[in-house]
Amino acid sequence: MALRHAVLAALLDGELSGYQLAKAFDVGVANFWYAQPQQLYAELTRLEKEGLVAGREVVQESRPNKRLFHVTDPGLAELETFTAASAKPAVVRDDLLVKVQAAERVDTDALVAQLTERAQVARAKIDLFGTLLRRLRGDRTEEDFLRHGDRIGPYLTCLRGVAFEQENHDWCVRTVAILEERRQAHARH
Amino acid sequence: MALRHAVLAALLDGELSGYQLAKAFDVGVANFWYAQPQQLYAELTRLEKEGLVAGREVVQESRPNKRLFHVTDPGLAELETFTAASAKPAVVRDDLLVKVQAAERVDTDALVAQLTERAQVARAKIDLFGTLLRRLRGDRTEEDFLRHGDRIGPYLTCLRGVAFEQENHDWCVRTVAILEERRQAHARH
DNA sequence: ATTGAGTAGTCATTTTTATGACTATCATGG
DNA sequence: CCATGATAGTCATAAAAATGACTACTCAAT
Repeated sequence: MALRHAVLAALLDGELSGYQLAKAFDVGVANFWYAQPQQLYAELTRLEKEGLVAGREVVQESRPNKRLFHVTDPGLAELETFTAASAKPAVVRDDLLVKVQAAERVDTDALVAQLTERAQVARAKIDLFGTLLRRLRGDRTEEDFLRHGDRIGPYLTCLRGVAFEQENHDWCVRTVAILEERRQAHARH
Repeated sequence: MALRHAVLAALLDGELSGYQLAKAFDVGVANFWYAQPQQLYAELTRLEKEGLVAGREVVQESRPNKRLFHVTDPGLAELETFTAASAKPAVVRDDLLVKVQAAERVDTDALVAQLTERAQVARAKIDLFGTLLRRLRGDRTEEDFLRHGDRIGPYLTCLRGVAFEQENHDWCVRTVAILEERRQAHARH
């Protein structure tokens, strides 16, 4: 039951509708939590029922009405309790790594293709997070922002996102190089 | 349904009992997949029923008998199919990052404590993986092993584990430093 | 005039994962 | 002699997450 805390944390930076929240989970939040829109809508409903978030209807011209949610005081208290509890180690689950574990017992072409694709995705994410970081810190330097800015949480998680994707990218590229080299060495026999 | 593939990939390096598999999922495999022993036993049962793995009873003196499992040809084919299918992006889910996202709206002490603990865990894992890597490559250099070794899959995933934990560690340490500095700056007012 | 994309959201069901509670045996330390 | 921890598992159930199939409205392009 930690999706709820991810939602609460995401809502700290301003009111969001379920739809906007889903967008957020597609970009920045995806750094540390992944969820489908349906899950988010369901979770928002539960959170509202428990009084941890509150929503207000916003009537819109020219597009469907929406409900904007914000975290309530009990919601903040819940986040506080959650933070105080010890974090269970992060679960890592990556199909691609499973495939690499089986490297050379399975088709190398498919593996190389997927590693290449993953490297590209990582690169795209690095760019995306870079843009996000610039937007978050405005015209300040990173150092200045981290010292005196007021909402550094999202910036910090985004920094980790960049580092993670950079590492991911480099590893994919290196792994492809190794597999290709071995393939060529093998072909010479 | 990818736990099954993680199990198959883990069994490529030799016969394992459910118990040994659980141990493997606690160390090396934990790099890219996490599962409870109970899940593994259940999955092995299913895999055996479908003929993707086969087990043989090993009668032991002085301790309970065990069943050693190995991947069958249909199992290898299944892994092949799995590898050919495009990998869905890895799901990331980390409680600690959720907490950092909420940084400064929640108790900083608790956050710093958990980041510090996480950094220590990361350091321990780096050491563990280092040992594992040395064991895998034997007396060869890394370069030599990656070029000519025969089972490089586990080595490659382990390399990523090291890089990941290193990045994790560094980020935790930096984040702690930033939070501490801000706290001191705040205290001076 | 219709199709496709974007906004905004709901419902029901299945699949996967996680948890708690168990059964055994053997070896070791105190 | 008893407790603890390692080995080697099983069963049932609860919780979480993923999936598929929907409803509506608007705008822009074909």
